[in-house]
Amino acid sequence: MKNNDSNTKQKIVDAAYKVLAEQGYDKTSMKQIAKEAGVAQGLINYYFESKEDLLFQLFHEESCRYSEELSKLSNIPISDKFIHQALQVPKKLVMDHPEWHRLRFELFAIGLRSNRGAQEITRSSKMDREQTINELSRLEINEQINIQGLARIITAVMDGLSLQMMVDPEFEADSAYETFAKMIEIYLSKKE
Amino acid sequence: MKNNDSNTKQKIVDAAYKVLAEQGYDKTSMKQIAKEAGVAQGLINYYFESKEDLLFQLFHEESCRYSEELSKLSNIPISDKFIHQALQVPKKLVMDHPEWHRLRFELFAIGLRSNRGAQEITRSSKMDREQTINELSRLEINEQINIQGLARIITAVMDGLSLQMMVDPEFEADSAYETFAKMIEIYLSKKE
DNA sequence: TAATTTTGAATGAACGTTCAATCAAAAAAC
DNA sequence: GTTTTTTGATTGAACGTTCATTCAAAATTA
Repeated sequence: MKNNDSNTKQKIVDAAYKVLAEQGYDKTSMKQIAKEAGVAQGLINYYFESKEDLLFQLFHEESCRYSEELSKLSNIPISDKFIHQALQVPKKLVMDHPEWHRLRFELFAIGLRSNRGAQEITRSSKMDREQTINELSRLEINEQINIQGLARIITAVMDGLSLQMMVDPEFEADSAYETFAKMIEIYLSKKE
Repeated sequence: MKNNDSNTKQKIVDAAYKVLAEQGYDKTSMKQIAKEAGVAQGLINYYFESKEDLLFQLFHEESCRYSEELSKLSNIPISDKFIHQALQVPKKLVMDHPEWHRLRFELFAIGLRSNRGAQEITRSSKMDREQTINELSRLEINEQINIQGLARIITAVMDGLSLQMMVDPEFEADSAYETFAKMIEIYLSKKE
């Protein structure tokens, strides 16, 4: 039989990522993706049910890779600089891969209108939040602190700040991240 | 130059808002908008250069309206419940008008690929942030506090949380907002 | 009448998807 | 070992549809 563990499917996903990141979902045609992948147009529909299906599989894969990056947080030792250092990781991810975040927001927009999309997004968000909770529980935290709530806020800040960074090229990310680090530190150290 | 303050243009914008909020940008056709507005298809291109142009004008108008809603914050008296009460306003806006936020995120995705879009978004974000700074400066704040940075974080949280709310219907917004209110309070009351 | 607004059919490009045909390689038959 | 059959990956043209935009003409307004 022909080489069926060829990386054809992966080639298509990679090409799709490249083109989609550049142009966005609706300005990207299957034809373009096929060309980028060096493959016949029809082949994409052999491996993927539809254009949307391709997008969601792509997102799934990329969000897992993203989560793996986040898991490097576990290597940071606990110290009084921990929060500060930990926030550098997602910040660096946005700085280094703005195209991934742009694509992520695009999927949000699309996903909000489709069950499959919403599912994929919810899964990915939950993964990120659990990662955050994991890291937080390495710290000694006052029982009164709502860890779930705090994790939600941290996730929200990461999303919201990356939005601002993408939109405004002059955005001073450092000062914002610094402020937030201080907010978390003070919040966690509060004794009552 | 005749009766150019007829409400025809507004009718189109309103219809566009309704259809776009329901279906999203690329699944919405000019034909649908025209039908919803009760107007011939070609008339839209008489008033608007293009579909994108219509979207951006719509966004401009809606974001101004949104900002006006936010300005109601000024009516809240300063008290020890202020932060808590103030956060209720944007929270209520998301709860009451999820479709506006969905459209907002869609415009983010589109705007990130277009100059005009990025401009419109930056303008709107700046307006929101200035509103926040305005409210914050009504409080007596330690000079060491970075108000600009704090405003960025608040904006980010509002965006990030509304994203989570839209994606996950079971999201417990109250507890997240409550946690954040406490974080701000503690941060502001910190004496050093 | 002249200018402006409105109509909706026409246009042509672009799209996602389908599918019969091709082909190389694996399996089976001899 | 050689031939035949089967498999499924791959091709690219073709299909039917949809779309934003255009435009000549009609209606309205001044």
